[in-house]
Amino acid sequence: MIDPKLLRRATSDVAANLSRRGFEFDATAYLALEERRKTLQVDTEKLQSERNTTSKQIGVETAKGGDPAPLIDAVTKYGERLKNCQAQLQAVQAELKEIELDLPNLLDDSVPEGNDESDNAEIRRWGEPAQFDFETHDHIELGESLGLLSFEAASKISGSRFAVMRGALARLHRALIQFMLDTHTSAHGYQETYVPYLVQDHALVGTGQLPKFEEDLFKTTTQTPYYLIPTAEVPLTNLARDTIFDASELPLRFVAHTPCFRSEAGSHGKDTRGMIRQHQFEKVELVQFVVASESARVLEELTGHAETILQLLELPYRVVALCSGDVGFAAAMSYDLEVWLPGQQTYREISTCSNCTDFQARRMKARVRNATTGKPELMHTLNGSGVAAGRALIAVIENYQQADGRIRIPDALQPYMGGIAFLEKI
RNA sequence: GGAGAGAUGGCUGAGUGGUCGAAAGCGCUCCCCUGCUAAGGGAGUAAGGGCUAAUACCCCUUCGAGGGUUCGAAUCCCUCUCUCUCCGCCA
Repeated sequence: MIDPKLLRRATSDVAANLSRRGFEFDATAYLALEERRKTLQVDTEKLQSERNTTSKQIGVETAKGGDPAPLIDAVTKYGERLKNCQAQLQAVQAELKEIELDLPNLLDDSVPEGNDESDNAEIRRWGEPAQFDFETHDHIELGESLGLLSFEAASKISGSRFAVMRGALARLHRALIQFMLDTHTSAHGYQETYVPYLVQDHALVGTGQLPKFEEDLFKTTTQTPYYLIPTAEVPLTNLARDTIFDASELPLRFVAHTPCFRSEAGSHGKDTRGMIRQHQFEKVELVQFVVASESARVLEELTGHAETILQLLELPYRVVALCSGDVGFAAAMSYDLEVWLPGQQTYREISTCSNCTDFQARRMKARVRNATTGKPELMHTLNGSGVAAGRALIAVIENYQQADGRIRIPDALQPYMGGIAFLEKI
């Protein structure tokens, strides 16, 4: 959520910022509503104040043994007016809240202008795409021909956008996750965390998936509905909900491996083949809670933590700054890590690292006590995939393929593979 | 699933209709005293919101959440949630 005070005071600036995303904010309508809110709130609070003082007088009068009847009459009279005012105020406030919850975060000034993916700005590259002296294949051909990967098997059970992995490939997938968790906990100072995969709506409102993006989520039909998490960012970031941290406790770093569930509504026809876009995938997620002044620096740091994984796996990648039209709802700025996929001869997203500034913190009341003033302030939250396990697996398969169709195990993963050096046909 | 107990400020814990946002203690901050330390004395110490140039006054809201009764609710009534104890079941 954007600071409502800022929204009132600098409405046109906010509208200008949001328009960079292609988001149209009706400032006039908002301000009209806001004007009504102000009048109603001032009136309501004035009436409440009068009621309170008169009620107190009634108490005093009664205690003295006097006759409180005239005072009771007086207070009863504006009881009706108060009720009326309160009801109107509540309605207007609800309307404002609804608007505010639908507004994306303000973009950082450094975010490059652009409409979509194609306008993202490349920041740096690491590694050289390998030159193969044989005809390369994509992960689907490689995995299926080894008998280790089957979309057909999955479709019998669950339909499209699911995969079944077997044997050493399933193990390699698990190895990737173990390796990532181990790296982030031991080298980067994150605390390993186990979190619920089913969450209630308020958690998703906190991180920004709701109310706007409900169609992207899977929801249970139980009496209290649960949503399947689309990313561990949701449970991890909500750890800060309704909390005031001591300044000395920050920064806090959490890492979790979870499955992620996405309905992929609206992406029909996109990446329909293979494991790139599934309803269910595994991801290792990084989340940090920091004081406001630190978040810009920490975004660089966190991005570096995700990069380390790709470097240790020796997978070529590039870092791009998302353009104004491509930055996610809750983020002020984001970097994407794009890994080289020989099968597609292109770089594909494998991680997004975002600085959400105080946007999520405001929604979930996540605060830090300022060490010098002693006052609670909103913290800044950051998150990034470190990295998506399914896509990392694709990258390993395609980048480590051999002329004979086998897959070499990256050095970094060998300790997790029980002495196997290659994925072979079964 | 059954039976019971509870939910109050950073913590412990009083408070069953009228200046209660809330006693007391602990903790914390500041000051005083004591040549250090210990002990002692005093003051302060919730969050959110509104108004505002203001992080100054003032005002509103909040005692698990949501409704209700009342001129007035931490206190009475209803619903829900969560926690704890015992029993049952169970990976």
